[in-house]
Amino acid sequence: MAAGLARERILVEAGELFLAGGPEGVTMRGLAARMGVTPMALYRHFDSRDDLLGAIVEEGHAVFLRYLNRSLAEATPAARLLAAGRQYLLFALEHPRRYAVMFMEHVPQPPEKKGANAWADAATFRFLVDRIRECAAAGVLTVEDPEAAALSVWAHVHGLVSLFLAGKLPVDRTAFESLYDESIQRLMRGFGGGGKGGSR
Amino acid sequence: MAAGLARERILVEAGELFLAGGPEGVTMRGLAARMGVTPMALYRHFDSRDDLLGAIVEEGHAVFLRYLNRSLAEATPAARLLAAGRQYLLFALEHPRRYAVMFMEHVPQPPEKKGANAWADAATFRFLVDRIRECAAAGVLTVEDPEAAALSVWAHVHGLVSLFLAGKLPVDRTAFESLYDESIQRLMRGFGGGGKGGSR
DNA sequence: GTCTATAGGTGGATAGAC
DNA sequence: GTCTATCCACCTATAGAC
Repeated sequence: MAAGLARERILVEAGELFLAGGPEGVTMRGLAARMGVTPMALYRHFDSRDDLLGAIVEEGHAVFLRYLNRSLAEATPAARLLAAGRQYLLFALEHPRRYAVMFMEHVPQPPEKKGANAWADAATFRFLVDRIRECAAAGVLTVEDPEAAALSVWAHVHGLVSLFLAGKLPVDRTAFESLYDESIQRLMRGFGGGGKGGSR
Repeated sequence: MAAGLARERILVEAGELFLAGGPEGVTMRGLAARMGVTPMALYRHFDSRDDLLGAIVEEGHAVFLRYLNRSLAEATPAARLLAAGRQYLLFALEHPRRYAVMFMEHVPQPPEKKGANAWADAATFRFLVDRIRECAAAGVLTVEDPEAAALSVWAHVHGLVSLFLAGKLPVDRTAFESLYDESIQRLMRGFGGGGKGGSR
């Protein structure tokens, strides 16, 4: 907290390494060389490599939430929910590494963080629940349990995105995008939401 | 191919290491120590560590298909589709490591394998398409494009399973199982399949 | 088919001087 | 806040004898 400046600079450079090579791509040696310092200098700002990696992931959550928040600009509850889905996809496609560490990797729940991080950062899950509640209140969707519904939606969206990011779907990005929209509409139909969808 | 016996033994032991520690858990040194030989001995049977790991994954596909095939014992198309979903879950829960390497990790398509492995082992995807086609033919589901529908179903199921395996869902196994069933039924409703489901 | 010896590489991290 | 000097653990793989 004292010397915030240097720490930020390290985080920026480390973020670029992470972008290019994922967690494995971030090594104290490589990072130090890139910044023109010795590896040990980094330990003044981060206790360990895991500490550094943790900071990068935290940043990821913040970025993600920023994407989701954009959807609030829409006028109606239904439009906001749909927009949230698009923002979700956009984040995943523009930050695949971040997405992978945030949602596709097993992290054995470090007992330090007060358990608040369950539901993969409750804030993002809450966001989705709120969107669905909004739609239910407006009568656009028929939902008895918003949390259960949100989980279905999240899983669906995550399933599509993660399979695509893992290279399991032999389609290109644009093909995937339309496929993503269609699949979501099909799911919405299950909630009584007529898939009259939006423009893209 | 010549000395199949020793190769199998290695594969068994390596499989156990893999089970316990994932891909990272399989090291030539560790494996050799476990088997009471020197690391170099292993190179008689596998060209490299990647070769060994590849063999383990191949085995995984075979095991997975065996699970899916069990669902064919059911009497009706609808029951077979539902059973396939349960077998999918069962495989994932009983072989989480295998599931992870097969579906949750990015493999940069080695151009050697003739491209036949796209769609994450076409065989398993085909299986799902067939189940859905069957249901459509029987009038249980209303599906225009079986492949697109299969993709939706796969993504949904994979999304749930992978989030659970990654520890992102703060529920225990039994809670997850019922949640899994419910979520699938909700999706099926989108296909016109009344979620009158099955027993568990 | 298995061994010894060994080369060569990656990485994280501590101690203590400047 | 950064350095040098190390240490350590871990790993894959080659060469050539038995």
